[in-house]
Amino acid sequence: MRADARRNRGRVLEAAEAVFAEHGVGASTEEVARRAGVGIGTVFRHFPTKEALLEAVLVERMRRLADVARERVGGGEPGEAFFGFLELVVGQSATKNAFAGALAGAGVDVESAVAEVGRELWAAVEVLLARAQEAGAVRPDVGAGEVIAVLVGASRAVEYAGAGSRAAQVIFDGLRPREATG
Amino acid sequence: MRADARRNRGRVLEAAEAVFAEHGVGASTEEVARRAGVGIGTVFRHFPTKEALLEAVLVERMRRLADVARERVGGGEPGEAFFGFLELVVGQSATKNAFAGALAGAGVDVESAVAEVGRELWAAVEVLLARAQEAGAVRPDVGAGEVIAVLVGASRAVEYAGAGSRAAQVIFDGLRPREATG
DNA sequence: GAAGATACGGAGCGGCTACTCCGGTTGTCA
DNA sequence: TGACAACCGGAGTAGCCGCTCCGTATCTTC
Repeated sequence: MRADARRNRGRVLEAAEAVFAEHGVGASTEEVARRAGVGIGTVFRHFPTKEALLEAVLVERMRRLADVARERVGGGEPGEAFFGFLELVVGQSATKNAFAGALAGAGVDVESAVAEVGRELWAAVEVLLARAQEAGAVRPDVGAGEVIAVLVGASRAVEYAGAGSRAAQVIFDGLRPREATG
Repeated sequence: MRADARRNRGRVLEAAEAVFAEHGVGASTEEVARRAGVGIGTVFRHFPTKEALLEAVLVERMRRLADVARERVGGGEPGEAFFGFLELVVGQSATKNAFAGALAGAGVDVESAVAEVGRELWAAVEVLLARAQEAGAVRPDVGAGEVIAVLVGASRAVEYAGAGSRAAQVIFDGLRPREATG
């Protein structure tokens, strides 16, 4: 792969993330190309279809989230690491997290493309969760799947209510054991 | 307004709700017309633009939710009435509740059209909430705005995780006071 | 620095979709 | 039942968007 090709691929991905977050999934590929400073042909060479581009953006975001989760496993108090991760994901950009929902709403089948990185993210969350549960900071009757679903929901709630809302805090409180408080 | 006109308007609204829930907001107006059993011209006479149709569907759904909330104020134990309403909304059809999100994702400005019915729903939730809080079934430090945001988030979580998921239950637990359990 | 491979740009094509327009039909009222 | 207005149907239009194609430019290798 030539150097300029790799550079352009990155630029397109970055531009696509921004454009789709800003104007929705319906934004045209041409606008992505403009923002990236490349021609349309270049976009379609790297991502043979618009759907492939959307999937790539999603995969990229999930990979970054998985990285963040893994980083947080190492240090600090388990409960703080866990809830800190949740807050970070939601606070970073709720709009971006709603991306997968917009894809599904547009009739894009995402499952297959996201399967691998999805397992990565799942595993990372599972570790964070197990440690937090052992420390008694999270109720013991939830699994990684439920945590991720809660995360998706909290992102949507914040997107709806605005960044200043306490909705995410309330939602995360549902993950805490009954007697404890954060 | 002639009788057939009113009938067709209703059919179109019904068909639109079904089609958009099924195939996403990107579904064509022609398919809505087909499902409603009318011509495209009829659709566009009642709703001068596709955006107007989408808004009308959303308003209709919110009005029904407000009705359900008001019905529940009357009878039963306050906490049960409140959480029953939440579960009913989420259980009824998470996909439909994600509708507003899909609209926003498509770049549709919804606020103005929904303002009035939104206040209706807000007021109804406020009453349900206040009674539940007085009865000690809901933590006292949340308002109607946060409840609605939580509801939106829970709908999204269920849509993501599937109807069988316990995610909504976990999320709703965040609304409960610390010492109590449902 | 020359030659081959690789990548870029963007005009153009086909298809789809929101929306219009008007001849025909149906409901309504005296 | 007749006459008028309201309404319907759906072919047609304009415009947008995903995607292709190929001449040109850029990178790499020897």
